[in-house]
Amino acid sequence: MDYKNTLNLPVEVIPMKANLVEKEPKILKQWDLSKIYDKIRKNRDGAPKYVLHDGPPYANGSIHIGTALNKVLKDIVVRYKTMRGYDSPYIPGWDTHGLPIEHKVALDLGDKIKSMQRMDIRKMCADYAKKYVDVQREQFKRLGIFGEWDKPYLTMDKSYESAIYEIFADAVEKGMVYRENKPVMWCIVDHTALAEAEVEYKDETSKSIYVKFRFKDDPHKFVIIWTTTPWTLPANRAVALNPAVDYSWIKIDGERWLMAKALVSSVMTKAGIQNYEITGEAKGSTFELKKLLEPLYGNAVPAVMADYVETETGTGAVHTAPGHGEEDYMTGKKYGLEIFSPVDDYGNYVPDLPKYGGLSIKKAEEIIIKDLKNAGMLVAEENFTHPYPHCWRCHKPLIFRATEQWFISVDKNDLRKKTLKAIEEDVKWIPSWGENRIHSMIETRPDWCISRQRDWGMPIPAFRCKKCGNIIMDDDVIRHVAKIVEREGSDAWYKYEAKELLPQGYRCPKCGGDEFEKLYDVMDVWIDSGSSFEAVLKSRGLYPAALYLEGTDQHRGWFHSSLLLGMIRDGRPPYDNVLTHGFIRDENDQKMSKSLGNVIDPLDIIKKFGADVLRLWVSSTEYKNDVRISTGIIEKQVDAYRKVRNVLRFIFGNLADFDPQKDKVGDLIEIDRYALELLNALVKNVTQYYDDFDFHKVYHAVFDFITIDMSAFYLDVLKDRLYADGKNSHDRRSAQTVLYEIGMSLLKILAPMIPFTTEEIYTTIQFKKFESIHLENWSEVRESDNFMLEKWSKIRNVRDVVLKALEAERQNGHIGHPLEAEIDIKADGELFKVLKSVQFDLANVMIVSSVSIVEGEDLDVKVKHAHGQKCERCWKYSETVGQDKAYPTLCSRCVEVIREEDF
RNA sequence: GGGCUCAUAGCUCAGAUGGUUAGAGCGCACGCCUGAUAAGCGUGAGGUGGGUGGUUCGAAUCCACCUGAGCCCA
Repeated sequence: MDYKNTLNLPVEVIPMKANLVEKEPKILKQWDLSKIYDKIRKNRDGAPKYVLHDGPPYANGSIHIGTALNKVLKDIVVRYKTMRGYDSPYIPGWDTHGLPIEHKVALDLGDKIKSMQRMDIRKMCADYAKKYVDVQREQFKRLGIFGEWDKPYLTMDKSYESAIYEIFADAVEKGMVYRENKPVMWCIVDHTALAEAEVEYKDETSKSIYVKFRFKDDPHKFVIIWTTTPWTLPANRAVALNPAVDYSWIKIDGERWLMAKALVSSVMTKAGIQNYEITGEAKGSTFELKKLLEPLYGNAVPAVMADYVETETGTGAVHTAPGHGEEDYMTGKKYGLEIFSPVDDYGNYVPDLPKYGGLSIKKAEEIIIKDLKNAGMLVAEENFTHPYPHCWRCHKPLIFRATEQWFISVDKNDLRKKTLKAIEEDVKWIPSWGENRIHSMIETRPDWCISRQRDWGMPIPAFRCKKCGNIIMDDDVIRHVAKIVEREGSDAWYKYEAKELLPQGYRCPKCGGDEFEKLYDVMDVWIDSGSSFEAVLKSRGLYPAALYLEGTDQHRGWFHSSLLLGMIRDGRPPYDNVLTHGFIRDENDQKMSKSLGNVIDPLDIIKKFGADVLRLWVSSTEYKNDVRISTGIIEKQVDAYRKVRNVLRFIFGNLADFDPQKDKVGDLIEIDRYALELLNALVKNVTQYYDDFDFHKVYHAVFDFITIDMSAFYLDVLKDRLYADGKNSHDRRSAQTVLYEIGMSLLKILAPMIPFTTEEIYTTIQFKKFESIHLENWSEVRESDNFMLEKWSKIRNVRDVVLKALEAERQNGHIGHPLEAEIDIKADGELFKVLKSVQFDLANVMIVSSVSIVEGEDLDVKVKHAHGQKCERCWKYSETVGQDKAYPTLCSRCVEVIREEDF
């Protein structure tokens, strides 16, 4: 007779094969139809808030694996906090202005762009941004990210743009915005400024020259300087020496020359001088502020100190033109030098420049070198090849040229000092070294250059008086413009005349003039995104944010700009906690790049394995450092996913007939109580891990629980009771009572990580409380019963010994299935007592047919083939098999179940 | 070149305050089961803890240097 159909075998509640690729979109559709996100929000209405403020990704191209990592981490946080009872809204946003979009549009347009109106270019940029907002939105939703996808924030929204102006007006009112010359990269062919992203570096051969600068107080002493841009000599304002480098005095004829000790012989060779004598030595620092005479005009310029001066090439003394180089500019600022840049948009010297006025810089260069030679000031001349910036559009070399730029002062009103204090005292940085990192950045950063000579961005709302040339940067005017922008968007700046943008009857405060023109710089996009606390959080009552969560590059980026603007606007950071994640590398720790061919596309993973697998990978990584990904690593997660799915499938498959309301029992079997203790400990640990954002610890704790405690131990032990005991028997219901708790808790713990699979399973549960796992509340944690945990830990140690003994017999061919065995355990006093106390269940715990325990000295396990006969129904060996005449092939337990038809 | 960071078995990760033969899971090998079955169970083999030097009775854990990798700058 076949007793299989008298057993309570697990029911297939979900299929073993996940098929996430097809299932996830269906779940998404269901969430959409049932408006699940709205329900979650409503559910937490009035609860304490936990605000994770989304940093806007750039609306350009598809998402990549880094964006996916970031969004999944955010989603895990928000889902967890929600389950913990917080009102935790997620408002995704996009950064929509800026160069990369404008760049792309420009590339598409080609030469046509030159004949286009600003408004039209901006329209194309906006369309481009919108397109990718839509693309990315769908991709993020596919990842399972819950949020207000229907009303995200865009930095080009009118309301957002007006918030930017509100903050900016504040900065202006507080006197923190100023205008000054600063060198930018400039293309003299396209006569436009370029940003770093528009620059391509390639080798360029320049003339490099060695020139004498006389010491003002001694006509016989000279510094020998070196430069690779002779044409910038008319703008010379200093000579830079390295304060730490040793310089040598060289005697040549009647003169004394100064140059870096390490470079003397190379310079002398280039100058073709054999007869010289080293007469002295001095540190660079001793020359600070010594006056020198530059050789073209005879102006006195100071010797200044700069760490970047090196002794690999040149002379260790560098011609410094603050209007024509980034480093020179920094040095110039430090020493209060004039930022002089006498070159026009087309690369010609301005007409009133003595000697070289009106000449192109190229032509002037030849003449300058000739002049130096004639004056006996040229020591040497050579060609010098080095990587040099070129225009991305016309591929011609760029020049550095100072133009008027807008800045926010970092030191005005003690902004820097206050910000550093806030970094130390008001924000928790996770990991803690983040504090150090942003601290040193704020400590050393120069003033914030906020203007860009572009079209796609927030116009800097500045006017020029046509009568006196006065530049108007006035907070009341900006607030007036902000109102217009709130209504019509920043296009208004391009659409209206200056007069229409200014308050009625506005007059130049300097000359009283009433004719103005607009200026056309736009703002650095970091102002845009940095203003999000104002534009997004305050308007929705979500300010300040509990958490900002971005990649570690944002210490220089969004964390940084938000912080400075927050300090200016409110005197406090817009966030309480800043959590950072690392970057993604391949399995060899190399960064991802097209050229290495190691790029992993999150969309490919989703297409092949499903979003939950990708999310499981995210959960498994120690993301506070850099993380690794490869096809192999993802495939490991597929295995892990299968294990998790199977265990849940088994648990719920055994609960198909269980109604917690009716079938729950109170007096649980001891091992069941122990299993509850294990669960309680798990929930306790996992809660702490989630609170600490240690998701990988959650992952490992859950995975270990599932594999070690459940699959290999508890569930295996339970099979006999679940399958063979009476369906409604106390013992079986005891097991189910516990399985129900475990199953529900596991679903909750895993829901933030694998929202699709947990939902799939949850919705199959007959007696669920809510329509979705994502409406559930976090499991309660009790005080641990450590005595119980320790006691069973001892029992499981014995079990390990038993398993080894069984394996030995299996190898010998004496047994196959462990139920073919019976065992004798010898244990010492304390352990003996422990085993004795669970003797009734010990054979089940060991999964053998019977166990005998004797007291003795050392722990010892003997394995014998089981006595009695194999019960045809439960496969255990028992002496009771054959005792019942009606059911001669069954053991007594099974006879009883069959008699009572409790199956 | 500067600031910050990382480096433990094939993979993902544990390893307070330095202290017995460095742990787990996965993967792998071998075996069992065939009533979780493209599942389940068991046993086992895997680590000169990136390298070198130092502090210490004792270091994966502290210090210095080096190598490799990453982010941000210059």
